[in-house]
Amino acid sequence: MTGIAQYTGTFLPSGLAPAELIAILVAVTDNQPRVMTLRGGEALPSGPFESSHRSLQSSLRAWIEAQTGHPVGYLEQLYTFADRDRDPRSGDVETSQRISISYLGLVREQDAAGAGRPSWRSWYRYFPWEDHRDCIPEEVPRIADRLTAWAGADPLKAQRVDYLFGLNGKTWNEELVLQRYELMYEAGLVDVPEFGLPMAGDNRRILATGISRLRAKIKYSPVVFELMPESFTLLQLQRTVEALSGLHLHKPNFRRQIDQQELVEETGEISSGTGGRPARLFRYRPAILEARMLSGARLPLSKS
Amino acid sequence: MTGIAQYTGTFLPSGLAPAELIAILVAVTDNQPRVMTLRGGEALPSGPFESSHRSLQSSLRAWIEAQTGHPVGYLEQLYTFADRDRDPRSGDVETSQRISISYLGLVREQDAAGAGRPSWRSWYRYFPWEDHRDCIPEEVPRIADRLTAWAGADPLKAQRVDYLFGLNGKTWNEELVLQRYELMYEAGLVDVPEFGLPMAGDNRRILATGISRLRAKIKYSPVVFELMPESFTLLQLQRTVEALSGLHLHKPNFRRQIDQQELVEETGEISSGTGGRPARLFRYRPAILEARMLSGARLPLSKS
DNA sequence: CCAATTATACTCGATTCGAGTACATTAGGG
DNA sequence: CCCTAATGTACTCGAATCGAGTATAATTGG
Repeated sequence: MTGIAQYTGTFLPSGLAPAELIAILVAVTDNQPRVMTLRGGEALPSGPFESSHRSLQSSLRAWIEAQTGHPVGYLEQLYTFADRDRDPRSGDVETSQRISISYLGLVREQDAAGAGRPSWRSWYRYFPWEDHRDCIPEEVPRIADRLTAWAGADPLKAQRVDYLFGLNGKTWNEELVLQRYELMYEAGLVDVPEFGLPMAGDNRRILATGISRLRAKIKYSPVVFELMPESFTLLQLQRTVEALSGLHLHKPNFRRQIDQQELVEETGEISSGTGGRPARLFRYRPAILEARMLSGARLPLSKS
Repeated sequence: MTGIAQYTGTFLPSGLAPAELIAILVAVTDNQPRVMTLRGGEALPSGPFESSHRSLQSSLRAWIEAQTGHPVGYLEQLYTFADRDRDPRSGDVETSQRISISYLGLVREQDAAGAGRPSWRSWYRYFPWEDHRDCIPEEVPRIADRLTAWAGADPLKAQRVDYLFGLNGKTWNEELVLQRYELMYEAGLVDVPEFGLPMAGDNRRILATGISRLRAKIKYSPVVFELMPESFTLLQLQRTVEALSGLHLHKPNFRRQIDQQELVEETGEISSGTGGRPARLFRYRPAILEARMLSGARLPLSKS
């Protein structure tokens, strides 16, 4: 090692790039994890980066709240892309590199989610193989077959297919949304119509990144409560976590974990039963937020 | 919610920003976690983002390898900053927003780390309160005192101090490097000379981000091996993990966890003992990489 | 009154994990 | 040669966690 890196105090013209923000806005309604989309469900909301704000975070927060009318409870930076060939379908002659900074935002359940709100779509329409709440979706074996054929005699590829899709004794890992999508991309399966809706450019890949991150996050951080109404029953909370993780949870274990972590407290009220015994209502304990945000809030999962 | 966000197909001039890459390059030598610095240890290596490469990742990788002469085993994007007032000390008249994309890179132990390599510095020189391997550093109680005074009668602040610095029965959490630094920043303690070396601009904060991320990562991912030589003893491996986490590890438990995860295999050779019984040499099992990268590789920690 | 549905409490066993103890093997000094 | 220091290696134990199953309580609707 002879050369020592020099700090370049000035910036070359090549250091100038158009910057764009992309938001993955998530809400859960009717036990479905929904994401805000534009252009007929083919694009994630995005816009140019305005330098009038103090930081990226506040810039995006203001923009989202202006557009949706809802406050964003939780906002987290995901990833910054700058690939030249990001949007192969785009008709733009412009081929210069664009910097795209993606964010994950959580907003509370939309009140009165009527039929006239087509912009929020269940993310399982884009990734139908990811919903394992009731059963293993029919897409999984069909994708697995085509992936196995694609892997051929390559043992490493075959092992990767097994691991990512829970084949041959491997267990399904719900966090690997992005890795599964990328494997399918390599095998040329992402544009097969029966394997989920398309999106413009790499928006579907960015969405997969967001789902992966959120599924990982809810296991050690109480971000779920950013998606819940003020008061809720424990089953509602469980259904929300199930919607996000795409897994079925063991009810007694879920309750045990929730109350031994002291994340919630009773409101004293009781839900108007939709059938069956009425449930107690709980609210999130904001006092404990700081501490729990820093430590971990594990969630109990279970198979099928 | 009346307004629906519009996708802006074009980019305003405000969407143009200078882009810069910042690298946190980490190596472990002499049981010290070291970071590559420039300008007398006051800056992290950085440079303008060149659009001649295919992606950010490959752009930065090429740049690092050209500068250091060492291949980068592991490279991960950390965070993208775009705050206007990033470098308050800078004499630049230029106040326009700059986008800084930070990366964490791991390089193998430098061979023959003589005295003539001043650019690699132990990160504990910047964060002396973070090294809990032998004992709790003397800085911790002194910082704690000043933070408690700063918190005053505010119970939330006091609780935060306790939690972050392991006071009043709370246990030290080694991952919260960034949160501790930010708390000290709020309390105006980061520029106290006895509390660590300074860095230009927010470089020290970025370094804290990288340490936090790496300390979290080694718990569930086998990235440590990117810092190890080809063959190593189990104690060497343990010392490296200890250097990074700043914690003392329980030897029997460490070995148990390592071999029951089947991350390593014996080379058959035996180390030339530096004293004491000679140890068997191991190498990382690259075949298992894919699988372990995806699942988790927990590490056993211990207190005091 | 009964069935269906939901809520809530409890038990059991496997696994993990922190912590401690014991023993083995080498180098080096008296 | 023996003793000590330093390192390597193998066990054990108990607490905590966690997946899974079972049982019981309360309510609605026929």
